[in-house]
Amino acid sequence: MVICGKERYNEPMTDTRTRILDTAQELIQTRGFCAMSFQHIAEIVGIKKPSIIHHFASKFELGKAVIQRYHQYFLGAMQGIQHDPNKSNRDALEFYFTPYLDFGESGDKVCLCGALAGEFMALGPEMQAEVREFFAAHERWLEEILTAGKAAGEFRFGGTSHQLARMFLSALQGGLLVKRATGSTHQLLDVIDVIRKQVH
Amino acid sequence: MVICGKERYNEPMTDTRTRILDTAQELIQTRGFCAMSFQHIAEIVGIKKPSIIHHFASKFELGKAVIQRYHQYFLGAMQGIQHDPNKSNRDALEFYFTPYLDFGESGDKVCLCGALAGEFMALGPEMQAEVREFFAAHERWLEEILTAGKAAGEFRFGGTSHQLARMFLSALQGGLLVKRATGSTHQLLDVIDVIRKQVH
DNA sequence: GACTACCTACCAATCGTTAGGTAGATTGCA
DNA sequence: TGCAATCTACCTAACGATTGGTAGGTAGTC
Repeated sequence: MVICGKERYNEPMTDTRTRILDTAQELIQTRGFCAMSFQHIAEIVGIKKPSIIHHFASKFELGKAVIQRYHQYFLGAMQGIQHDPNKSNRDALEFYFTPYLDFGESGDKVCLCGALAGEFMALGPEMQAEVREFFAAHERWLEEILTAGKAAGEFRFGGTSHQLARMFLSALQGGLLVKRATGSTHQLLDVIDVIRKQVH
Repeated sequence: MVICGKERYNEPMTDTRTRILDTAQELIQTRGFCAMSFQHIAEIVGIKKPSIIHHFASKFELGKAVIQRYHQYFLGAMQGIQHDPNKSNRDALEFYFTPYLDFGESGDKVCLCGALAGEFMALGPEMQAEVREFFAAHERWLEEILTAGKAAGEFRFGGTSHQLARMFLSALQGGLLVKRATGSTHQLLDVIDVIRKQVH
């Protein structure tokens, strides 16, 4: 299952709106929101710059739409495995690592909202609210998995699920950022390794 | 001891070059490098925009100088406490938390290099090298503290110092970013709490 | 005839940067 | 010591490029 957009990127039949969203997301994840321009998107998608406005009223609106879609894909997939009776909480935690690993392997991407958090004050109130909501929902999901896993005897850890969820989320977000900056592939793998040990 | 610049910000006698560096650093930490403009810096410092070029040949040069100063302040302070015979490795680790806590308390700052990591691909090769070097030196310091602390019986933990150093660095960088995005003060405090528990 | 999905041709604003000038302090030398 | 030359730290004015965004037109589809 593909989690975070861009799956049909090279198919010319994909509708323009989706290709704009895909390209914008990729540019934000690699270069950041402020460094992403309509001109750059238009060149990649193969349309003219003002045509983007036909699909998204403003750059902030486009940014909002990118986050909303990302939120829906990401959390949708996580909730899917959470409520799958054939999957354990440990399965869910392992599945949770995969998008981070995908970003890390795909070269130079970080989590969309991790990139946006770095330029948070320049985003405008609506995009800020979307980023905030993503992290909150994200953290809630992780906490539920940890709580359920502990109750089921799958996980063993001290402290609260809430604290540990915050730690894991922070560590993975930071791990991706540091990994890209240092170019060290193991940065993220080491973080995940420590997380695994921390719940058993 | 002040670690990260800006200490004499409101004194009019501070030389212009330092005030430009202070303002640029603050703007990068709050809004990001791409969203920071010469115009904005000039207005805050109280000079005209082209005068900045007299002190820094380009925006990338200014960015490089900001990172270099930050690196020197940060790592200098950390190495100071590392080699202080009156301070334990646990003291050093606690001291290491203070700049993160300061950023978190000062409202909406994140670590300079954490912000820059989010827009890494838009920074140009020289700034990228500075960010990379900062994280590498940073991680090395943490690893040394953990190794020395374990050898001295101050810390107890499984796995390698290297892995744990990577985890702590990532978690604190990510913690600051998520904290700003969610507005939750406890985000960073919880991360630090888990780190404390993890070495004892 | 209305709607969708584009286009061309602009717009004002802002970007980093350059050119060239000036006031004042510092320096080199007779 | 006196004076010219140089240097420092700014300034005003403007540069070309790029930014997000607007206006208005067109070809094709429902």
